[in-house]
Amino acid sequence: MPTPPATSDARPVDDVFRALSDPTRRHVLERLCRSPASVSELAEPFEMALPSFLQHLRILEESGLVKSHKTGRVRTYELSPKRLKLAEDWLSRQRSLWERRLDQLDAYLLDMKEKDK
Amino acid sequence: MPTPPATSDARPVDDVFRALSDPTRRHVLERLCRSPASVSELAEPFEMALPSFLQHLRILEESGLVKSHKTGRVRTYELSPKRLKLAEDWLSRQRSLWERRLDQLDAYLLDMKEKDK
DNA sequence: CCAATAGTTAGGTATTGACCTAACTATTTC
DNA sequence: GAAATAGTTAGGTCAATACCTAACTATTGG
Repeated sequence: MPTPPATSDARPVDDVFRALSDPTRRHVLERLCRSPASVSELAEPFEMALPSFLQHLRILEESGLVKSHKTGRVRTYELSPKRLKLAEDWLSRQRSLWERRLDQLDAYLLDMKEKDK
Repeated sequence: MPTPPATSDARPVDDVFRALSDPTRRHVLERLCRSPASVSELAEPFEMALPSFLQHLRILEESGLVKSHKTGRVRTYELSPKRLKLAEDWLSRQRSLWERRLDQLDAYLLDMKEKDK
């Protein structure tokens, strides 16, 4: 019986990558690098209707990439660092494995060439 | 007129993050770090029906993260490095910005505390 | 040459994603 | 306290995803 590859806890990683897969959401994150901001400040550059935009904010918050708190009638969003690290770690781990793999390939191809002589 | 934030060429980045947002696809990538592999080798650990699995391979290939070639009746997949770099670059750029931002925040909070005395 | 193997295509279903409009609630501000 | 402001909720559309089964097309090994 083939073990369905022990998906450890893929859910958070899934969520982060999904959150990052949309340009609107990436723009929001880029904006939040400058400073925290309210919903309407964040929404202002986009042509989208507010409720649609809110959905994006919700996805970002559920992914753990940002957090928000409301004071009075204003809700303020800011970056939350822990989760980005998850994605970054996965990626950089992969990258180094990939590079090793590709180096092996290079070596192999070189070896082949060598033997052709 | 609010400029809809110059989405430069977000499409490839979108595609890479979307490709990465599924655990099955990430597992395939992890597997391909070891060596290139055929469709059925890749599919073997998953309980999924083949056609469903093929769909994942298609998405991976469209994202540019892998490439494939067919010899005889066997199609072999292998990693393709350029595109992963896209995602990694975006992430690490963000991370350093986030960290700078969070440092500023720290400084600000410290400053506040200072003034409280 | 025919049976097994490797992958592909066609087509169907159920869920989720990305958007919208309309109508609402909670907080200021005058 | 009435009007403006900031955000929220409800509900609807359309396309894309993630799965499935069934039937098909190479290729290859005996």
